[in-house]
Amino acid sequence: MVQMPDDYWLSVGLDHRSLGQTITERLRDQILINQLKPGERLIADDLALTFGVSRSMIREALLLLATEGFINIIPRKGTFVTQMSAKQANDLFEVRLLLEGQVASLAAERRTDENLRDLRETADRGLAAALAGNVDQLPALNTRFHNLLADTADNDYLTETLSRLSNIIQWVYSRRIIERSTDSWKEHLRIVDAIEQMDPNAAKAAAHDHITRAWAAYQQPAG
Amino acid sequence: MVQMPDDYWLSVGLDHRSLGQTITERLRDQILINQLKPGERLIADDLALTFGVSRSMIREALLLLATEGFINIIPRKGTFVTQMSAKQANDLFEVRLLLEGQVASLAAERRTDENLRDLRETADRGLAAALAGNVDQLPALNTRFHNLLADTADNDYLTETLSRLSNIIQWVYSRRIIERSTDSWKEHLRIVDAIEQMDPNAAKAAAHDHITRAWAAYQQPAG
DNA sequence: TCGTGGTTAACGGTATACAATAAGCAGTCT
DNA sequence: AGACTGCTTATTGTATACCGTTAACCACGA
Repeated sequence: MVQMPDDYWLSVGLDHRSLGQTITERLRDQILINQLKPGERLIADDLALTFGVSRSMIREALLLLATEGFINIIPRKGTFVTQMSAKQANDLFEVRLLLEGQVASLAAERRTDENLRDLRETADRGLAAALAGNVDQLPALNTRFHNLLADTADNDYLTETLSRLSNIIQWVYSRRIIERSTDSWKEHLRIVDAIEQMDPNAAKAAAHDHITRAWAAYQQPAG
Repeated sequence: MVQMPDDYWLSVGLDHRSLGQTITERLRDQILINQLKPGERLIADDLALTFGVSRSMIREALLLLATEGFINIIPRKGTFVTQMSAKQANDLFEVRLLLEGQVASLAAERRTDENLRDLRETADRGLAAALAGNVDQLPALNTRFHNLLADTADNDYLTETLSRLSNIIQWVYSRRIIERSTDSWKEHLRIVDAIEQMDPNAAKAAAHDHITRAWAAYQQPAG
């Protein structure tokens, strides 16, 4: 426990990438694309083998994914991919509504002209891609849009909290995102409109509308 | 990757306690009571020695505490106790306002008579303890009150999200909690009143009022 | 059908080793 | 003195081997 000068650690860290981080992402991707299915048991030794890393790194990744809610670690029993109940999905929806509404509201209060320009540009490109059927570009644009929104709202904890949840949200909602992409991007643009006017309540309402529609689509029987 | 029967893991897990979990708590406590100070560097080997466990468990605990925001792990440089800036404290306040407001609001909508009884009893005991100067009982009562609120709100993700933040919140606000404990518990009781009436807006307003006052006290120059 | 007990696979945790690297230090040059 | 250079050391990141414990599986007998 060495005491360092106060601003010691503020010096910019070099961009090292931790292996555990990488494994976490790869594992999460496998869950997102449904290669690892809900309820499936994960065996650390096997994963270590298939990823070609040591069990320590797998344990690290599993720990992190558990904090994100993707898996359940039941001590002495095993590790399992989370199966979300209907109630949990609904809980998640409520929280998303709350957080994204607040992000939109704060963004409307605090946006700069540059924020606005970036947001509109991204939303425009999203809508164009949706209309052109370039579905492979949509996830990246969507992520970018939400990151821009978070930047604009300018609240570290809110951003952190939402981004922690957003992976899970993506997981739950993914199966119906594509088919309503055009509508979805039009809704994004309405959020941008409200942000342009710097009208927090309108921005929040637009965000709520967007999420509620996504939720309604999710709840429809799969087709 | 063995496939188990669908409801395999639903069978109730025995209550094993993981060591990593325990270490996490002990370490977090040390941060909470300011034994490990903001900016201080944490050295894995030393911690392993002082806690009498292996470095693996320390790494596990550090990882978890990093996701909770108590420490910063800078790869290849070291691990440091978080120093919160004024802006970050303010961000945290905004998020707390949002989440606790929603919890209070949902609790008002969904409470049962039993919920209400437990809440009121706990708040009454909190106020009594505050008036009697039994400050050592207050933290436990406070935790209990907020857990009851979360149960009443009945949203797993909201609860999870808030509880993840609540440790940090406690850390930031702790230095001024005691001196306003009587006022604080009176404010709790106003939340309970609104929940009794099943009035979500009043509950949210009462929660906002409570948090805003705590925030104002926090911001006063330390005395 | 129901225990009952042994076997085994996996987990929880420890100890240890080693390469990579950031930080500190000493000396060197200017 | 100050700036550069290279060596040394402490600490981290990662791998590996090992062992006690336990949950799940299996076989057997009542």
